[in-house]
Amino acid sequence: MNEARAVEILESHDIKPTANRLVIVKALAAAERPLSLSELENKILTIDKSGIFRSLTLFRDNHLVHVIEGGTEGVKYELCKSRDHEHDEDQHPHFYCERCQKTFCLDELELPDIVLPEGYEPHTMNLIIKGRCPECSK
Amino acid sequence: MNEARAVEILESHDIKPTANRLVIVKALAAAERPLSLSELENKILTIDKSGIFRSLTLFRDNHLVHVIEGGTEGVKYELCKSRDHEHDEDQHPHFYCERCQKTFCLDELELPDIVLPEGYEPHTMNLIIKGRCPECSK
DNA sequence: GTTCTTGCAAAATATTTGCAAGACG
DNA sequence: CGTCTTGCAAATATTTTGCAAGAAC
Repeated sequence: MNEARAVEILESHDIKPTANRLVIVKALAAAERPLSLSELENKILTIDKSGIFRSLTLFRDNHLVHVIEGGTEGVKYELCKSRDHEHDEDQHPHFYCERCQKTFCLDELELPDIVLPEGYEPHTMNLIIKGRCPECSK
Repeated sequence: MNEARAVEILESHDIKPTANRLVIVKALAAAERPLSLSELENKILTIDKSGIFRSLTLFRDNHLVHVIEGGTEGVKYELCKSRDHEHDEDQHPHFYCERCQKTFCLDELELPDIVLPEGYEPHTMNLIIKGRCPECSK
């Protein structure tokens, strides 16, 4: 991504194109895959991690980047219901409520059948839908 | 969940049913939704978090619990490609490689259309498939 | 000069390990 | 006794904030 395009992208999201922000946008664009904060830290040695963090937060708030994770709190654990003790068979979608921050099991729903491109070997699938749970959307 | 059932579950997964582990299994069963380590810490005041953590790790290794999250490293950021600056429209599934620990965008794939039960208000969706990427499955 | 941005340090969280004491067989 | 389990403390890692100096306007 060239300078002009980076400036254009930032401005179209109402973000002032400072030098640091341009570097971060270009790094994200160059990666062509999602990067974590620490991956960006390693790629961009000239900017402090707090600066990268603040830029990413700003980008997220202005819908320039989106975030890939499950819920907002870290890992959650759930009892397996399947009889198969070698594989997780009982996987189902989960719903994370952005208000009460609880995760719900959508047991009754099936995971979709995704056909992957050549070469990918799937093992498990996590599908998390975020929004408001029935209690919090009242 | 009663004691006998908890013992049975643990033993069927080749886990010795110690007092602590029984408490943890029962807590997970009672919750009926996935819990994070800190949620379990708050629920189970009698067991140290490191003990809960070690039990959960053991449970996971023996396929008694499964884990809900995205990738293993925390949050990842990706540039939005959509023109809509209010919403994320360009969401697509992601593939997390358990070997090289990179996350890939499956741009070409569509997110499935999930019909939620009454009351849920969806906002965003994250679909993460884990396994081996083309490079690592060679 | 006023506001915005940045770097550094450090606080706040979250995850994981070392180790010695105790339980179990 | 020898192995497994546990609690406590602490090492790591990660995310987030306070603050003062500097840049931008």
